[in-house]
This record gives sequence, C-alpha cells and structure tokens, in this order.
Amino acid sequence: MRRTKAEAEETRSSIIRAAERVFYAKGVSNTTMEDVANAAGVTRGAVYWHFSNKTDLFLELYNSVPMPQEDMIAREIEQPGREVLCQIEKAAGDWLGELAGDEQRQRIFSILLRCEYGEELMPVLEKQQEVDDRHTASLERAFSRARSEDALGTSWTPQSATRTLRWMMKGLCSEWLLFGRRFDLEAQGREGLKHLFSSFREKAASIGSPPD
Amino acid sequence: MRRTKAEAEETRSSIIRAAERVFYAKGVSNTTMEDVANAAGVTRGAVYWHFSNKTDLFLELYNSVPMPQEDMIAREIEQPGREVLCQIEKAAGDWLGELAGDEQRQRIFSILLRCEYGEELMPVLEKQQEVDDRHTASLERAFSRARSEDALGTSWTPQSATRTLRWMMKGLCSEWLLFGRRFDLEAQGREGLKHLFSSFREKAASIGSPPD
DNA sequence: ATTTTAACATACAGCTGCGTTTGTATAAAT
DNA sequence: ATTTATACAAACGCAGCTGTATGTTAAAAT
Repeated sequence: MRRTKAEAEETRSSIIRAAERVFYAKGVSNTTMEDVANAAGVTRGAVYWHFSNKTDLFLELYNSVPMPQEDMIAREIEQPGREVLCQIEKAAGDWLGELAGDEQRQRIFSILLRCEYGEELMPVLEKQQEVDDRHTASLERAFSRARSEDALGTSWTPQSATRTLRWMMKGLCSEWLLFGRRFDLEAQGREGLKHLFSSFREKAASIGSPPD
Repeated sequence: MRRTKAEAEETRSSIIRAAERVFYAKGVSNTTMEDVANAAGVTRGAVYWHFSNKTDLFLELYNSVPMPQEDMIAREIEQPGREVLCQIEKAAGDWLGELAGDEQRQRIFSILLRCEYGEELMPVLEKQQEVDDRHTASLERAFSRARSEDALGTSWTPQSATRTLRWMMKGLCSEWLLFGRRFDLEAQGREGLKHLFSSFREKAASIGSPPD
C-alpha cells in the first residue's frame, strides 16, 4: 500500500515518537527495532525504510527535538534589561519550569542522561558538549557583565559563578529526572537559585577558612 | 587443571576487576561475557563457574567495592569537634580529594552513573537510593546542629542546605567523570564549596527578589 | 493507460551472545 | 591409593536480533 508523501512523513515522525517512548521506558540498548516498530504500529520494514539502523534512529530522534538544552539564557539575556543577575536567575528558574511542564523534554533528557555512549553515539555526545560549551560561554559573558556593573560579589569570578550554577542545575535535574521526580523541581529549584544568587550578590566576602 | 582454593578465589576477583575495566571502557550493556573472560585471561567457562550471568557479575562487582559512596560524612562528623559547617565542608572537600586520587572509585562511579538500569539491575539502584537517603539524613542532622548552634544563615533551612550541597556535589562529579576529567576536581570543588559554605554562614539575609 | 517508483509488509539468511553440557586434570577427601 | 569433587576449558545448541532481499500495493510520473 503505497502512501502519499504526507502520510509517509507522518509514519516517520510517529516512529521517532515511538522510539522516544520506548527508549525512555526500556533504555536505548535494551530496545530492539521491533519494539520500536510495534510501539509505532508498523513493522520493522517501515523502520528500516526510514532509518538505516538504531544509531541513525537515535540521531534523528536527537535532532528532531528543537535544541534540547540550547537556550536557557540566549533569549532573555544579552539584551540589557536591567539587573543582570536577576535576569540569569529568572532565566534559569523559567527553564526549570519549562522542563517541569514538558514531558517530552523530560523523556529526552532522561534518555540522554542514561544511555551508554559507545563509539556509535559519540556524535551525540560531541554535539551535547558543543552546546554545553556555547551555553557556558554565554553564561560567563553574562556574569562578566554583572562583574563590570559591580553586581557580582567580590569573592566570585564569572567562571566560578558559572561553574557553580551549572553544577547545581545539573545535579538538580539529574536527581529529579533519574529518581522518580519525587520533589517539586521548579519550587525547590527556584529556592536553591535564590540562595545561590543571594551569595552571588554578597558584597562583604566573609569567606570562612576551611579548617586544618 | 584444578586450582587450589586460594587460586580460585584469585581468578574470581581477577574476573571482577576485569569486569570493572571492561564495563568502564565499553559500557555494561555493550560488553559480552567473553569480553570479560578475555580481559581476565580466562574463558567463559570460568566466568560462568563463578557468576551465574552478567547481572550477577555486576552485582558482585558492586558489592566488592567497600561502600562506594557511603561515608563522606559519617566518620568525621557526628562527633562534635567544633565548627559544624567547617567539618561538613572539610568532609566534602576531602571526599572529592579521595575520589580524585582513586581511579577504581572513578571507574565504579562512572559505571554506576551511566549504566542503563533495566529491571535486572534495579536492586543496585535501590541500594544506591538507600545509601543516598541515609547520607541525606546524616547531612540534615549535621545542618540541624549547625542551626541549633546558630551557625547556619537564617535564609537557609537544614533541608535546603542539604539539597543544594548534594546537587552541587552531584553535578560536579557527574561533569568531571563523564566529560573526560577536564578540570581539577578537588581544587575547583573546594573553591565551589568555599563559596557555597560562605553563603551558608551568611547572617544578613539579603535575598534578592526574583523579578516579575 | 501504462509504467515507474515510493512506501511499506513479509520472508530469509546470518551471526552473535547466552546458558548449558561435557570433558578433564588436579586438589582434596577418604 | 582410590575416590570424589572442584575449577576450569572446550564444544554445543539455540533463541533473538540484525540487515537485506523480495513481494505487494498504490501514488506519481509519462
């Protein structure tokens, strides 16, 4: 039964969406192509028609979602509204809110966190790393602006602030995603951000000396 | 060629150590029992003599390492030296130093971080979770003591401080382990801890209001 | 109206890794 | 000194998954 081009494109994307669900449910390396086909309501023939193998399917899945972790900063920041640190804090908090409300993103992120990157999937890792680096650079520029506006506490450097923020965000999201979403991501996240940015803003650097 | 009991025990542990290396190098689900056997210099027969299957081998590997993330607090804390917050900070920093100096721990942690837990490996996840919970509780008690000694800034609660510290530690270690150890874990980690604990100690809560 | 080709379903061959079985030499038990 | 059980090596069978080849139907192209 030959389908029309639109129909074909639809089955293709339905296969991708099915892969997303199955990868999320069973793990990438534990799912077979037939699993994906069944979940999509087609046969392996259709899957192999649209994708050459599982790695390719994974790649296309990764590309199908619009810039998984791109933004977070790029949009709101850069244009000097007013308080830079407040903008970063707001952007980070909003990003958490979006993640908390978007189940597809949650699945994608979980898959990317979990899957074992063995040789074949290295392009994905590299792309992730590249996006990460761009994102880090953007954050550092923002914190540098905060510094030049004398808004960043003297005990922080733009680099250390960037790293600490990113570590906290990553740990937060990992724990939430991988351990059953057992707390309110946005609420707890915003609270943590509030404290952290409070420290970013501290003028009097009363850094305690680590003992011994 | 029947071996003596001591020899047998040695091949058993050599298989476990081989599994550790191969799991780390190729990922758990991408390694076959023959891979492990080859890396250990034996045949699959020996592997299947000592372990019933790959899951069992993984479990035994997990059990063979003395409490992967147990401690970090339990030892130094609890006994009231003096400054509680300093003790926690020191314990966390020391823990980072130990991780940075112990390649076996690095491998184990990397394996545990990125392996796909599918049904069979759930016991490992549960045990991890249990250790995590005990650890969190221990941290919360320590921060509670800090609070009762009026050493914890008023804007923090023992719970929020615990969570933030754990998130940062987790993000820090994840990034370091999974992305090629491209920075100095102990140095950068201690610096981040210094800033964070500085915030923990802040008396004047100048929490900025998140905009909008 | 035919021909071609896209979009699949179905069938097939091949291999890989798994778990088991069998063989065997030797340590340990009697 | 036998016997027995242990600690493996080697061989076997097989189920599952992959990739491809072939079949089929209908949409496009001519």
